[in-house]
Order: sequence, then C-alpha cells, then structure tokens
Amino acid sequence: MNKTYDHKTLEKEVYEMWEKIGAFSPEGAKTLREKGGNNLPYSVLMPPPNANAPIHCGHATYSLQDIMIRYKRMQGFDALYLPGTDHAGFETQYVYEKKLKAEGKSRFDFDRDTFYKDVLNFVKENSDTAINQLKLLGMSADWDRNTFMLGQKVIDIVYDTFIKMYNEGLVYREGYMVNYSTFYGTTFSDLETDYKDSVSPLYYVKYAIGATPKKEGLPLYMTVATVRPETIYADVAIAVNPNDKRYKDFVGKKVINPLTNEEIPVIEDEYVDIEFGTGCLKITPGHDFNDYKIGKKHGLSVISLINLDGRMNEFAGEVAGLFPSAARKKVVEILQEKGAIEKINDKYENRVLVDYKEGNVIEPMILPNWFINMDKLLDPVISAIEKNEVKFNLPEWKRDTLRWIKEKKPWPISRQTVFGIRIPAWYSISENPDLQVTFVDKSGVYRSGNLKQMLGTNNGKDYSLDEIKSGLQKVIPSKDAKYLIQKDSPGDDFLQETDTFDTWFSSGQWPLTTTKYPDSSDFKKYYPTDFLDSGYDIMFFWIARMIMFGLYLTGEIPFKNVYFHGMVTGKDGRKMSKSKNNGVNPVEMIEKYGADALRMGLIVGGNTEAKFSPFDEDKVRGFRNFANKIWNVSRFINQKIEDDHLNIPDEMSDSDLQKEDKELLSKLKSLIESVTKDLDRYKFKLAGESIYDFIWNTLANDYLESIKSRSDVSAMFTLRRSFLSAIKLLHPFMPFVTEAVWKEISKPKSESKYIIISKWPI
RNA sequence: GGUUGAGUAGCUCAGCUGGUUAGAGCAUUCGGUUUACAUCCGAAAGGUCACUGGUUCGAACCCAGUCUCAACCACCA
Repeated sequence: MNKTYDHKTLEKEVYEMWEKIGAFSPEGAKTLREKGGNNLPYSVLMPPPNANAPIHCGHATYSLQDIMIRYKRMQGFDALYLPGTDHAGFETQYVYEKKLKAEGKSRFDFDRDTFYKDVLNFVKENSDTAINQLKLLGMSADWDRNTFMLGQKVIDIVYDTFIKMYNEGLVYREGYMVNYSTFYGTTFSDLETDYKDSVSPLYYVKYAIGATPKKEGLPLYMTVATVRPETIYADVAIAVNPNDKRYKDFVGKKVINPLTNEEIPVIEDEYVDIEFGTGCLKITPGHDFNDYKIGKKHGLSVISLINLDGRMNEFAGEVAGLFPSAARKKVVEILQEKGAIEKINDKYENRVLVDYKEGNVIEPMILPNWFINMDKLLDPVISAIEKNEVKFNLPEWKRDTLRWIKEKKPWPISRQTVFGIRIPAWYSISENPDLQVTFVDKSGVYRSGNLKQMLGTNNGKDYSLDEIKSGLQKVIPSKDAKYLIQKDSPGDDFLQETDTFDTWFSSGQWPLTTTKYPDSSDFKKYYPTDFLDSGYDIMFFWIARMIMFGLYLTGEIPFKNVYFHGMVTGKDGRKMSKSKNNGVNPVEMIEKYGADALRMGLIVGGNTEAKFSPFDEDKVRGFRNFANKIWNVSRFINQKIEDDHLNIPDEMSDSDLQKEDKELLSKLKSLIESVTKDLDRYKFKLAGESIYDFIWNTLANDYLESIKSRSDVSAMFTLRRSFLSAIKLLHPFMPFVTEAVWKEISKPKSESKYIIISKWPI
C-alpha cells in the first residue's frame, strides 16, 4: 500500500469495479451477497438532472440519496436507486437556440418537427455529461434502468393520464392571462419571470364625466395615472377605493374613455390604493393581472389589444399595427392634442415584468390555455399529508406544502415551446374555419394567417395542406375551437395542437414513468418508493404534483418520506453565482480532494437540513485528510499483524480481552446504535460526525496509540474489529476510500469480498 | 406588504425532547515528531449563546417584545 491515499486512481478503479460486478442493481447485489438478504424492496428516485447540462454543487446533495441506498443495501434490502434525466423543455430549447443564434439562425427558420429532432439530437449528444459526473460523485444508481423524460414509454404514460383526466372532465380549455413574450413567442411560467427596475414616464390622463346626471359642483373629469396609455383602448372601468371620500359621489356614474369615446363605469374595489397616484385606477382586464382579477370579480368584459406577433390589433384604433412602445408615443400625442393629459411625471420609478433570460418585456395577455381542474385531485393529497402517510423531514415543510395545496389553484398546463410533449388534441380543419397557422413554406419563408384562406384559391398565394402540415410551426385555434382528445391522428382533416405540456406535467409522473407503470415488475415491487430527496424550491411544482398524480392513478402515495435539503451557497452564505464569484465546481473539487471528501464536506461539514448550507473548501480539505487517516490506519493494522506474526481469530470471548479493549468495543457498540438510529431518522450530519469522531479520536489517537507496545492478539483483534465495523458505518458517506481499504485490509473469512454488499454492523 | 427562517469562538456551523464545565472543522499561538499518517501529534488561547423581560429547581433551547440579516411569495397602477 502507498504511504498516502491516492483518490484520483483509486476512485476510478473502485467505481469501475462496482459497475463490473453489477453491485448497483438489486438483482446484482443479491447474487453477490449470496445469502442473508431480506428480499424487502427499498427504492429511491433520483430527481432528474437536466440531460444537457453539467452538474452544479446542488447535485452533490444527491449523496444523501446514495447514503440511504448504500445503507439499506448493506442492511440486506433489495435497494434500487432509480436514475433518469430530464428534457427540461424550455431550458434546453433556450440553450439550443443560443447555439442557432451563433450560426445566424433562429427557430423560425425551421418547421417544428425538424426543430424538435434537432434539439433532441443535441440533447442526446450531451446527455451523458450529467450522468458521468454523477458517477464521479459515487452514486450507486442502477444506470441500466435509466429513464429519459422524452422516451416513448414516458410519452405513452403521460398521454394515457391526460386522456383519462379528459374523460373524467378534469381537463378544460379557456382564456387565461399568461406571461407572453412576443420576443420568444411563448408564455413563461411565473417562475420564469422577473421584475426589472426602470424609470418610465407616468401619465396623468383625464377621463371626462359622462352624460349621466351629475351633482352640482362636481369636477368635470377624473384623472388616472398610468404608465401604459396605449392600453386605454381596452379600458373597461375606472376603480376607486370604497373608503376614498374624494370619489364617493362618482361611484356608479360613467366616464368617457378619452380614446374610444365610449362610456365606462366607475366602480369601487378594495384593491385600489388611496395613496397612489390620484387614487383612481383604470381597469384593463386584457393586459394586467390585477385588472383581470378585478374585472372577473365585477363581471367586466375583456378586450385584447395585442396580437401574438406583438403588434396592436384592430381594437387599437389609430395605432393598430404598431408595436406597443411606438403605439404609446402616438397615443400620448393624440391625448395631448385632445387636452386629456394633465401632467407627466418623467422620473417615475417602477418595475417592469421581463423574462428571466434576457430581460425582454413580458406582456400579460389572454390566451386559450389547457387547464387541469385541481379541486378534487388535491383532496386525497391533503388527507395523505395530514395523516402523515407522506412524512416530511421538518414540520415546516409539511405546513408549507399543505398551505399551498389548499389554495387549489387550477393548473395551466400548456406551453408554447416546441421541445416537450405535444398535447394530444386535434383540431378539425373543416369544423374550425377560423384556425390560424404559422409555417415555413417550401421555399423556406415564414408564413402566417388564416388556414382556410391559405388553402383557398386566390392570387396565387395559396398552399397545399401537405405543404402547410410539413412546414407547420404553430396552430392558433380560437377560444372555443372544436377538438378531439386522442393519442393518434383522427384523419387528414385534423391538425394537432402545437402547444406542449408544462414540464411538470410529465415530471410530476416521474415515480410512475421510472417504475414503468402500470404493469411492470419494478412498479409492482418498488412502488411506492421509500425516500425522496429534493430542493425545497420545487416543493409545489414537483413534490405536490407527484403526490397528486400518484394518488390519482394508483390510489397510493408515490413515496413515504420526503427530505428537503437546503440550498448549497457560497462560503459567504449567498447564492452561488458567476457575478459574485463564489461559485464552486463540484468536478474540480472531486479532482482536488476526492468525491468522498466532497460528500463529507457537504453533508457533515455543512448541514443539508438547514435552509442554507454554505460550501467551505477548508472542510473538504479536512475530510480529504480523514480519508488519508483511514488509509493509514489500515496500513498500520496490516503491518503490525505481519510484523508480529499474529493470527487473529474471527471471534474472541470477553474474558480474553483487556479492560481497554472492552471499553473500545463498548464505545463501538454505542456508535453503531446511534449511527443506525440517526440514519433511520435522516440525521445525516450527526451520524457522519460521530463516525468521524470515533475513527479519528477514539480509535486512532487514543486506542491505537495505547496498544502500540502490545503484541497480544486481543489488542489487534479489538482494533481490527472496531475499524472494520467503523468503515462499514462510514461506507455510505465515503464509499470510495472504504471500499479501497476493504480490499487491502486483512479481514475474517466470514466477511464479504466487497464492502458495498457487506453486512451492516449490529 | 405577506410568510418563513436565522443571529452561538476570528470564520463556517453543530448543540438531537429544558439537565454537569456550551462543542467541531478551519484559522491563530506554543511545543513535539527519522512516525501508520507532516494530509501528523500534544497543548493553549478564544464565547454576556443578538438584546430586554418572563416561565422554571434549572434556559443557547420554552413564552412575549425589540433589533439585525436572509429567503420565498405578492406587488408598485
């Protein structure tokens, strides 16, 4: 054995050895174990990393999952760690589009089938990146069972679920206010938007009091402050706060829209802030989230002013055809001519809704959207959580999850991205004369318009249905378009919905798709799974929905225990980011100190249970030293046994042991008990810490030093037994060095050849 | 604005259900070591457990209030 532990060579050797002997699959482990397994299933799902991106420090927390799997495997369970990778819909498409941009192209140059295939190939080329890096970390996942989120089996399951939901009346389609980016041509989820500080002019616009009889002495107009005067065309009311005495007499009267000259009512609503601006709020349900809510509450109509291409439409009168920024300028001129602008505050600071990628402006717009009615679906979830059928590692997670679920918000599931699972809805061309389409014609030119007209025969501009179908980018059906829901095309007269499912709609079915629901042997044996570890940031999007889908489809919860780990931050306690220069690349850490050290640094050095876990390289270095310590203890044992020509028996009776020997063995016994107990209740840090303390201080510094002068068998029996047990306890935390040492060290014949399938000490 | 969490050694954090003298790693200082390991060993120094009050035989821990920081959600017409 070398004088120091060489993690670079040995980690690679050890991992290849594990793969070669098939230790990661429950079946393989069973064979290796020969006898003594308990045949009980234990399963952990790996949260799928993005297929196309390298791992980051957060992924190093997957070690927690690996700890549970290795622990249970050693206890004799048929332990299955099920891996997979996510297609990550929009994220992936975005990365690919960036690449296209560098080549001077964009997605508008391709029909959707070609584009989809290109992205898919791009993902396939890069899909091993994350997996190979997780292997470096030592994950003992059964890679042969790897599931890719866009595989055919996954799509089949997702379609079956959607169709079942549709047949049971849980799916509907309606207008919905979405974050629409005219720049990307898609909606963004609330998650994917941001606010950007900006300075915009705030216009004070006068609305004249209408023809309805007015009380003596009242002013002739109401003034409204707005940053978006171009949306005045879509105003349907003016709202004031019911407690605002200034406007008490106006409520119920009419004012005149200064652009359309139409009469709109003055209503009252608690939402209006008396202090802000003039205390009068224009209500534009078509283009503002709050106005939409207020409009709905008061039964007001909704007017949409902006088309999907970002231009103002025919309702926008004089500014139709312009983009909103240009329209705003022109509208201001018009209003000024009419004398309807009271004043302009040029230095008004507000925040503008933008996408989180490039910071382009987001338009709140009403679009037809597919929805899942969550009302009934969530009841069983609430009851399962309340009855602790699904347990959380901290009480606040249970409380937070329940709080969110109980809101029972409908779930909008359609996205306008290409890279995803296409919604299996079919629009009849003959029955929906108002279908709009965008497509690339055979000369490669982008076209859009009414499908019926494009197919018609006029001025040589018509296209064949085949040409449109093969170049299709997007179908835009009206709000009340007729459709069929089924897996395959109902016939030539139909176009498939081009919207795709929200990624969470498929990843929400992860426990089912990975176990190959409904009739595979894995599903029967390993569902429900046992332990699910995740970042708390996706508690609602992912965890709650997995429970929902699991209960809906199988009647059973998908996992029994949920462990939320904190966010790994820089040493300064702040989110890792390039701009703060506090980022850490896990792969570099592995090269420098070894995966074992990284795992320990994160789990024992930090605290995964806290909301934040700062990453400290000094700690990782400390655990690298610990790996070396272990290596050298085993060298000492081997050397001393050899030098003293000792024949160590497998068992010794208490009467043959000295007092200090028995003391050490009794400390070992309580260590085994506490570590087992701590792992059973997911106290990873405590467990790891006590093993560390035992090996370094109790075993090496105290006991080992004290027996150096002894040459009797009982001392070495005690030392070796304690050490072998201790590194077994340590194996789930530091799999590589313990396996490497296990191979080298002299051990009783009764012990198995590999520590990975050895018996957990009791 | 709402919700939640945090504040313990110079730094990063533990302290498991209220129980002796509050712990660890790193950093610092002093000393040792031709050793299983310098990726080592021994020792020292370092704390008003944010603050104020309360409950208790007993509080870092429970309760109330105050201050500071952070995160999440909402939002600025």
